[in-house]
Amino acid sequence: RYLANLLIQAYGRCGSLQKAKAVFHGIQNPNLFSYNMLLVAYAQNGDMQAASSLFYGMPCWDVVSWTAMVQGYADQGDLAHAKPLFDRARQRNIVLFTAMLAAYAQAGHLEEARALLKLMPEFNVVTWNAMLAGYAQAGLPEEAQALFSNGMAEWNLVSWNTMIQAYALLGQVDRSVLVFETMAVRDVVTWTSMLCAFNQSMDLISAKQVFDKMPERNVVSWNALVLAYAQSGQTDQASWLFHRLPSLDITSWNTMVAAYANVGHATEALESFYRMQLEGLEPDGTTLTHVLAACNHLGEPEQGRRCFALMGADGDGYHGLLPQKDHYLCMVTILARGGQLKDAAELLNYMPFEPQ
RNA sequence: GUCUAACUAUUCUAAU
Repeated sequence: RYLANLLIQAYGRCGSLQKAKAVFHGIQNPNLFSYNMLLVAYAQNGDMQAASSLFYGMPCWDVVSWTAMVQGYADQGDLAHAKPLFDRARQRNIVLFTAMLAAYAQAGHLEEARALLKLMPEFNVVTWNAMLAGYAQAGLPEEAQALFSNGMAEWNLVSWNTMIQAYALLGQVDRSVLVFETMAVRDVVTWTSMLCAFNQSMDLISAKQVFDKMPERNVVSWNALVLAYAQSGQTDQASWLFHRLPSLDITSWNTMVAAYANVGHATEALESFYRMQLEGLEPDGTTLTHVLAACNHLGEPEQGRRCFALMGADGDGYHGLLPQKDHYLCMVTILARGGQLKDAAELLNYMPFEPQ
């Protein structure tokens, strides 16, 4: 059972939910660890349907189970489910509190995050980092600065890396550089954050310099450099680099599809889209957003229809993708610009979102 | 019973 539990975790980490489930069902007497492992696997892969039905079928819950659920919903941006679950948990420890705090912070609900922080019986560096990241992503470097300098009692690499991002997001790259140079220890996230800080300010030269100096690179750093070329309009360079990446993930492909789409190279964008599937990668919602943008440039509504139809409206579509608001709106635009006004209007009516 | 949970980097995505 001990080994089986670990196997569930391993399958969960690489997204093989079917296999994780099979291992779980092969255990004669699953214990709470087994349940939690599978629950975490579902939650972290965004399958909250499965997570929820497992959760309610479990013999008992502990604080880990609650945390998994709260975090799973939070990752989907579903605070409406996360918060009530958090409220219902009897046992709350710092991890559960921090998960809820991070959920608020990531969603930009800083008031709620601050209020929760006040309720917390204890804090640690992860708690403060979660708050710090909230300020950073909301574009509030002053608040982040205040918390970083006066509000926390403990700092780690994550805190410092977050500050680089906080300044970068408001275009204060000089300050990011200052933070970077102050740091005694840096990891690959530090370096990549600095690269992206220069991307923010459209400084390709500095971005490339950072990349060349990095002591260690991973697929994220490579992707960031591809983006650097793409957003400075050097699509050919981006493509050249893309073909030399040591490893490609879905973001690499999405970045490249977007690179083509953004400069109106619709055919190349669609080609990349097909090639990524030939390579065995599953497109996600972001891929389809870029693909539809490319179709919009193409000015051929039929192509747009085909791509849009890949995402089944009833959830049974391609790779289980469901069209989101941006997909609908883009498709409406494609139809409208193609003169198919009736269908555009119909889609507007049909889509499960409020039109704006 | 040594196995499970929280924080930081890359996609910016319709019309304009």
